[in-house]
Amino acid sequence: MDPSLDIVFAALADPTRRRILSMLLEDDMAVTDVAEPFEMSLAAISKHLAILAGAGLISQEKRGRVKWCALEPDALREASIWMQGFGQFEPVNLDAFERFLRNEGLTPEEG
Amino acid sequence: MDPSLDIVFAALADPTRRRILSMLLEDDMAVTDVAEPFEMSLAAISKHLAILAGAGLISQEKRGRVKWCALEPDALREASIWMQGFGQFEPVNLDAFERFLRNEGLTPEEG
DNA sequence: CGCATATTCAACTATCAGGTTGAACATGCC
DNA sequence: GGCATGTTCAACCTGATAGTTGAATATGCG
Repeated sequence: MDPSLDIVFAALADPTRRRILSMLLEDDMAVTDVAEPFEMSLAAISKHLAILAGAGLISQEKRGRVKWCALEPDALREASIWMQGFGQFEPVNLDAFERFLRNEGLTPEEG
Repeated sequence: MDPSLDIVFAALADPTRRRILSMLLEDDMAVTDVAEPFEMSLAAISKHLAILAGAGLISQEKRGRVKWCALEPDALREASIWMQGFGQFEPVNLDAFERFLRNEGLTPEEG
């Protein structure tokens, strides 16, 4: 078994980390800003970010004092392909998804 | 029947369990037969199967002495769709996205 | 320089996950 | 009934995970 799938799925198994990914889906963020909405220490968030980076799910780039975190969605591809291998379900219902985007007021153009 | 993504991803994070799922993709199997190719105890495999069942990824039905295990791809489908939300779309509120998936997952046939 | 900000390190604790073994339970067969 | 088969239970060990706190390391700025 591909050990990288272990790491990616384990990274995705934590709700804090999935919430961080959802935040980064909207925009790149500094570590301190990622931590702000969570009720846990900055060090804990720093560890979560390291785990996400270790799984390749985010990248981290230090500019000055600030470490910027950015989503790396390609890392999900291998895991997604593994799941598609089960092939017994249909792909995303894109019509429903676009309706969802419109209802949420979160179309891609709005950033 | 709506196990959280935490549980599904955690179940997928273990290589033994992913290998079991691959085996079940071929055919339904009894617990003893699932355990046969692994170099670990039957009790350990039994625990792995319980975790997979708890995640909704397999079903288990006892017929006589034998407990048959069958793949249940719907839980995989939900997680797969969650992941596709990263690669193919730009900014999305994933908290809302998860609510969307929950509704979609319950009514997959509706356009 | 001296101080504030941004992030990580180190040490520690508590809980969880994955494995073992031997006993127990449930069922099928002669 | 008695025994073999199929599966789980219970207790236990070990290592990993997620969190804490306080100190340490960089960097930016007046």
